[in-house]
Amino acid sequence: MTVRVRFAPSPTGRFHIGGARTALYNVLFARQTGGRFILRIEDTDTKRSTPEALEELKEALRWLGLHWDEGPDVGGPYGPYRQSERKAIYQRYAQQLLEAGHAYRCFCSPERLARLREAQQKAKQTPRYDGLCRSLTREESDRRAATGEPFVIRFKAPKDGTTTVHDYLRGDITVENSTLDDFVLVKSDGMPVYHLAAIVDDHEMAITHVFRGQEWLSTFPLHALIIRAFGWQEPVWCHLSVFLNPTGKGKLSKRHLKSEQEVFVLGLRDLGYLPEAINSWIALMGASFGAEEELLSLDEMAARFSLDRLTPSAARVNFEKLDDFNGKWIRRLAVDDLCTRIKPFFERAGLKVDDPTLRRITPLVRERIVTLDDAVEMAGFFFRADVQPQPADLTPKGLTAEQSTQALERARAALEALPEFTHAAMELRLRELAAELQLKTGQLFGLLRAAITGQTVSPPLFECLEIVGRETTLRRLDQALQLLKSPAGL
RNA sequence: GCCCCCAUCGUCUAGAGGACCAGGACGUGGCCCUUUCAAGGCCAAAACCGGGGUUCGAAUCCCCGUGGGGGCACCA
Repeated sequence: MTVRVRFAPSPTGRFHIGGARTALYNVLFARQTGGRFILRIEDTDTKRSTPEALEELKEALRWLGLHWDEGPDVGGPYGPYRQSERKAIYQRYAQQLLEAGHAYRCFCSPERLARLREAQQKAKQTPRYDGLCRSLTREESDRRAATGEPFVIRFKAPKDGTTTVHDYLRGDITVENSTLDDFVLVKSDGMPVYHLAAIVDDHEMAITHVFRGQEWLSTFPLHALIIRAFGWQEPVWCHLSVFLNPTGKGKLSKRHLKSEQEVFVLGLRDLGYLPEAINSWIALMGASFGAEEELLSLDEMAARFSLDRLTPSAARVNFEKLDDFNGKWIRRLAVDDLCTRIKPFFERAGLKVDDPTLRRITPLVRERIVTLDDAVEMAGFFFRADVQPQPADLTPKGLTAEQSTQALERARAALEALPEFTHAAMELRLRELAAELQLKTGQLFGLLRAAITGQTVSPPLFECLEIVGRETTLRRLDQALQLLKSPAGL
């Protein structure tokens, strides 16, 4: 039997890393087993589902390289893959449950239900449907439905005994049936609720393994009961642990983060993170791959993925590790590849990028950036006409303004006179100059760095100068000297 | 409040009764390298939640406690 797995998100908000990890594990398992990965859109909540969310979801999945074999846009033999287009299918199955006595119509108004819930909470009881309509006769139920009275369809959960379900990661889980509720299966607008839709679709789409979040653990027995009521075979269930906030307090939410973009896949992309880094990072929170190396490609992870290496406990997200992974992935990138990835960040910052220069600076920044975005701060000066050094950086500690001026003037002359404007030649000459001026190399070079890059931190100075070119270098030195002469005026 | 799940360094994890005075990674500290910042190399500190069992032997199995998490909608 070929493996068929599915990722079934609800397009109700921005796509976050928790969802990405669930999708990733599905993909890895499918790839490893030669199975199929299905994307199914759970948009039965017409109030909350939005087209924008769906687009973001698909874009994020594609960006991560998590391509689906069946689903929206690509189709497949079990479509449609959007639940909103499958209403008739669910109604047919709901009818089947109704006729078999596994479900019943409930005519209780939302108001009555709200009052009921309130009273139960006040009495410190678990809010649950009290079963009023459960005892309605078939005739009365049919009659009231025929008059057009609105109703929902509820599952008739067993009252006595226990129900045992099996989760691959946790083993058997047994609950007292007395704690079960008569869940709504079909809403009064005829739309199914997750509990019905997901179970029907997993069956209809021949899903063999379900990887889903542990938030479904509490309704897991109900899902198994529905499957059993139909007499279907159960898939293998893996309830994945949740992501917790870095503080460990509660489920991951944007509120506890430096930037709320950090929870969203596309947010991370815009922050300058690589899909490779995100994949290898989220994969490791909730599973292990038994490899010496932690930075694994999708293919490597697929080869090593195992249900037995999934962890059932919740994981706090660790953004420091993401940074580490991202830096390491960046350093693995070929120069050309990195160029194309960095370029948009320069452009987004309003800089005009010329490709030959970009090609030359990329190896320099590659060693020292954590996110792609860092390249702008590190190397933006290459693409600006002029720079604005801080006056304080031109008169560093231990040097008077006169000394700084003298040093820059001598350096300028030396650079102008250099036969070859190469970094090797510059370094040789300027080291001599530092000795002549009785300055530490750090002092002289720091001064030049400030004057020419406008920064105190930059890629190696002489490589920078070589790329900036003699003309611009001399001009910026002149501007720095100007600044030294009249710091107040500027 | 009720139900369910989970529990190894600060964090993610390895560990499936003896191979563990518990291994790796991130982070932290130190050293080296060094024109800045990084990168890189080396080193260090750092954990089996508590209590009972079972067993010759438990991080590993069982029970209780504690802690953490998830859920309790005509949302998914």
